[in-house]
Amino acid sequence: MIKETTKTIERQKQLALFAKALGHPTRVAIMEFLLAQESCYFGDIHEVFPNAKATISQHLKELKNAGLIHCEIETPKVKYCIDQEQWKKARQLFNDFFATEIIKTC
Amino acid sequence: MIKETTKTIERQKQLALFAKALGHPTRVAIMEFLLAQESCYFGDIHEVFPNAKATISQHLKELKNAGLIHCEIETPKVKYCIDQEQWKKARQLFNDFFATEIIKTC
DNA sequence: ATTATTGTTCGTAATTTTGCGAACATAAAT
DNA sequence: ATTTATGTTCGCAAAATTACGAACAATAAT
Repeated sequence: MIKETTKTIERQKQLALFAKALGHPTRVAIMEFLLAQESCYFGDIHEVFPNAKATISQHLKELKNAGLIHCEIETPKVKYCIDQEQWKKARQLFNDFFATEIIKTC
Repeated sequence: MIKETTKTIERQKQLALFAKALGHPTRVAIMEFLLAQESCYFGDIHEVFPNAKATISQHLKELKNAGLIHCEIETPKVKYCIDQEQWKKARQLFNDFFATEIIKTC
């Protein structure tokens, strides 16, 4: 059993965590909606999707838990935003991951 | 409710499918192991991880179902490989996804 | 005080994921 | 025919995910 460095394992864990958060079509769509900056408010996000409020709220919570977004309360509304730092971190991880060129064809 | 094109929805679904497959640290590690080309055989993959054979086999199956890898039987061994075409497709999707620069800070 | 607006949280149900040991499948070697 | 080597599949249990309606929270408006 090869010994992998803690650093490698942590990186893989972080990558997997981001990936898992993006592992649902609705969450991908929410991210793209936020990136498009049409609006950041919950209500505006919600009305784009056919799901119940509770469902969208839960998806947002998971994206938030993964660190990809954060929110700000502007009572009675809630403004959701991409977390810039984590977004860049995610991009870096995925870029590095996919940077590998496959040389040998099995 | 904004009407998204079928194309957009299919792309988001595909991205989510790839992301979901990468949404587990072990599967990320398996992919990186295969990319490193140290070996492609099940046994060599298995011995890198602390998990049971059944567990590794299942993770491989999921990566295969997502299209990221495929395998070839060389009885009694099984050779696993990155699927080049799908790998490129995944890279393209993630690159495009993360290509977006965030302009406005919420 | 009551009502209206905006979202979250709770409780529930159905499904999926994760992990493993045991049993099985396949082909080669004896 | 048995045994050996290599993995897959089955069956199970625990945990997590997904989705939703209903109830709740917080503040603003009447």
